[in-house]
Amino acid sequence: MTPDTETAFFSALAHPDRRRILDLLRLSPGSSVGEIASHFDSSRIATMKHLAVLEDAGLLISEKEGRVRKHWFNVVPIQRMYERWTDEYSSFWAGRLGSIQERAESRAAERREEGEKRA
Amino acid sequence: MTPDTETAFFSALAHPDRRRILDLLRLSPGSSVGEIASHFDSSRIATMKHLAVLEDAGLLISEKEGRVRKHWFNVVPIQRMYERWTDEYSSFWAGRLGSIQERAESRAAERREEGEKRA
DNA sequence: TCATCATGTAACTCACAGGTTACATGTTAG
DNA sequence: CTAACATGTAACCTGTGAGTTACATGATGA
Repeated sequence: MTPDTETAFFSALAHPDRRRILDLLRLSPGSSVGEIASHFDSSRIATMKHLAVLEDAGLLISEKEGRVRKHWFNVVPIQRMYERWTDEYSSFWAGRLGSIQERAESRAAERREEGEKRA
Repeated sequence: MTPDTETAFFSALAHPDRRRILDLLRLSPGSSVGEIASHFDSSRIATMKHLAVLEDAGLLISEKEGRVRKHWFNVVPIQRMYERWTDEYSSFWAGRLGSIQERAESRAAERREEGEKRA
């Protein structure tokens, strides 16, 4: 997971139209450029650029069939990013996901943070 | 979770220096502006702008004590974003780790090579 | 007190993201 | 065969993200 990979990932998701494209592909896998572009006010070329950004970040996969290019959402980068952030920041996550044992640890962590704040 | 909130969140994490600032705050809670800025080659003002972006996105909390402003990492936005994405995309999370990933890289790689040729 | 220190603000430059229009290329239906 | 169609590329414009230098403000230690 290089810094460039992470930057591409977050930059791609930083634009609302690009997040919406992923939503559209989740609901309608295999959509064409034209179908996706029809959901936006901006031009088809703008949509194509968004698709390129998403594909560079690995967030979607495309394949050309005849004169039509079809697109699919790819969950792998999100999964990887989830694992990276939950791993490195696990000390902040403990107890925030449901289990009783972890929640006890969480309160202790919060107290520690408060203590550090006052110090 | 408004679109603006999500955009601020991902935009904030889209810069490697800002992600590094969060790492620094995780390891050294309560760091000052100067302490954080000392880890980067760019100017202190650049760091201050990064801190402002992170604070606007809710990713850090700061408090001024005397002439020093102290900073803490805030996990809440990451937690919320995790819940939003894993919930809405959960149906894609199972059994997709094999064949898709390699294909995802190819077109993006082609575009990168084209760009390098032109450069 | 006052010189130094830490932070904050202002004003500017530069690169590039994100949009546009115009045109090119390849595919398919009639 | 060719006209309509779907996508791709080129060239350009504009706003803003991200950096800089210069200066201002408020706190603190000697």
